[in-house]
Amino acid sequence: MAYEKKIPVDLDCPLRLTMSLIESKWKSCILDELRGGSPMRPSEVHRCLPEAAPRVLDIQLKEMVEDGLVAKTIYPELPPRSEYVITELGKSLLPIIDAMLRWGEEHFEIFERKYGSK
Amino acid sequence: MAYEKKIPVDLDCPLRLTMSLIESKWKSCILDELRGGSPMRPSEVHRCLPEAAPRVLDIQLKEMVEDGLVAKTIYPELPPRSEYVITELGKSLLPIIDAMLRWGEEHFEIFERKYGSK
DNA sequence: CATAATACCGAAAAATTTTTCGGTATATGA
DNA sequence: TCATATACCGAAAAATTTTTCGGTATTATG
Repeated sequence: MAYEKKIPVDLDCPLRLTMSLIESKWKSCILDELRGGSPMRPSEVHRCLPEAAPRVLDIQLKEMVEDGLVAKTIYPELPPRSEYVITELGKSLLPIIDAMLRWGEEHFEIFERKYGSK
Repeated sequence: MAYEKKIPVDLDCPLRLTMSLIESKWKSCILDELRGGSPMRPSEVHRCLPEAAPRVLDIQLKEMVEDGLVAKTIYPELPPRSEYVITELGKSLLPIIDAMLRWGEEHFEIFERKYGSK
């Protein structure tokens, strides 16, 4: 059998449920990349998030498909081609992603000063 | 020297900055507990989140103090007493916590059906 | 006097996530 | 032919987080 997510979504409390869907390192960024609604090929996602190891993006995209946040289409072509699109469920998370993005922008300097290297 | 956070806050992108402040397992729940604004003693926090190992709550509270989301007061008494209060910066994250809480409530059934045991 | 409660910390174990590496297969372009 | 690009996967290593365990010290309670 294929790759298996170790810890499934957290059903103990609504807050942790939401967190568990997006808390891994790159999922929120992936949602942000897919926000526009146009499909992206995996290689595009990799290029947009070059700091992430490609393997993690694969795994996280797969989990997001399983969770229903993203839909995947595989085209039976060679060389292989596939595409990911954000689903309605995924889109419903975008206000949260937006709020986090804005919060980060608004409070960046505080943490720059505090933790910034230079 | 005391406990040191391994990975500090993520300054690479605003979205990851925000995430890095709240993504560890219990931080969002701690913020939710402190939302009211009244101070809580560590033992109270432990009692409110009994699923979390007390040690993690200590560590995460400490990090949240360092990050400025929570303020700590130590009373030089015996037996020891200390209190945590949410700061203005911490409060500014509450709309995000709220949004996640609401999203979790609204979409709970989907994931119950999908991943629920019974 | 023994026990529990208070707050906290270090060290180590366990669990989980992330990264790296190598491999599958086919097509295109130099 | 050789390198590159495509998409994907498994296994193992590395990094990180979470948990468990034991210990400090003092007061109050039975």
